[in-house]
Amino acid sequence: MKNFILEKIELEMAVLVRRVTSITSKNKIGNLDRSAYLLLHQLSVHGPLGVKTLADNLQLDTSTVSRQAASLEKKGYVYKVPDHVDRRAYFLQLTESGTEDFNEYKQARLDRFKVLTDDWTDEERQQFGHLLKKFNKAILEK
Amino acid sequence: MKNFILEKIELEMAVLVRRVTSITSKNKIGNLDRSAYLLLHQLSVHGPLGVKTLADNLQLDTSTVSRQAASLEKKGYVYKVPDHVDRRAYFLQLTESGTEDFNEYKQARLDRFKVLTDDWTDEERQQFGHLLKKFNKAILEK
DNA sequence: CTATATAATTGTATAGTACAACTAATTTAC
DNA sequence: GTAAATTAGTTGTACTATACAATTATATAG
Repeated sequence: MKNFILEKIELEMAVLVRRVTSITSKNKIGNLDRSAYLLLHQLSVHGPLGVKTLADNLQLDTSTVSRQAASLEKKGYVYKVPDHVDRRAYFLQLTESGTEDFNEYKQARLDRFKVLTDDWTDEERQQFGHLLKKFNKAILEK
Repeated sequence: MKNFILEKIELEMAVLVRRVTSITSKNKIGNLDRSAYLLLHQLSVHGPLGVKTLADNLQLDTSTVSRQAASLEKKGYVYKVPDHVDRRAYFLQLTESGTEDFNEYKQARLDRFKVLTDDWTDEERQQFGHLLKKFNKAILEK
């Protein structure tokens, strides 16, 4: 393998994270930011989950998720459903307004990505999605 | 264009940023973190630059770069060279130890990326680098 | 039953960032 | 050639996202 390929990936990855965080720090639709978005995404995909599970899935400390959850609850985006099996725990359940704003935010992001890749071929977009996913999986597993 | 491709990119991008920030927050080689790395990278590629130029290139506020520069100076990684043409300004110049630690950090990152993509084809790695670069360019321009 | 483990919260600390106010120097307009 | 506007950099302040440690309440294992 040629080293310059790795160097390119390495550099562009650093730049990407820098740019994306720069965008998303300004880019608040409604009351949502990127971390809140990811948390709501989990709920929207997997249904109600507890803090522990969310923390595992998102690779975050439970304390971080606990605070995010509290903040989302305060905004009326989720509410806590007691877990009758384990009374220490509860499930975070998306509210209607949570679902709404999540979808709005998601759409805004999609629009943004559409613009960013509007001169790409379908093949390129597909490849990009595929490789990002593959890379993410690698990070998780290695 | 199919929307699900965009959805995939959109989601994986959010996950990527989440995971990469999670890694790099723990991942300190020497005294360097990701933002410091990017700043040093600029200097290493373009030679001595001022705070303003760095801020523009990195899409950061000058105050942020000013602090990063101060912190790097304190660590002995850069020093200030007065700009005799504009006496408000100066250039940040990499020191030897700055160059050394930069290279060490870079190598550690490269090793990490090597592991993460060790089961990829060369074609995939190349494509990934290419698309990341293309995407970064789009963010900057659109 | 007691000891240990676990889910969640809260206290504290840090990094990374932006914006606003400020200083010193430069450039522009008359 | 000076006054006004602009610019480079710094510093004060604030906020978000995060982790780790200590704590509380509950659950599970011996």
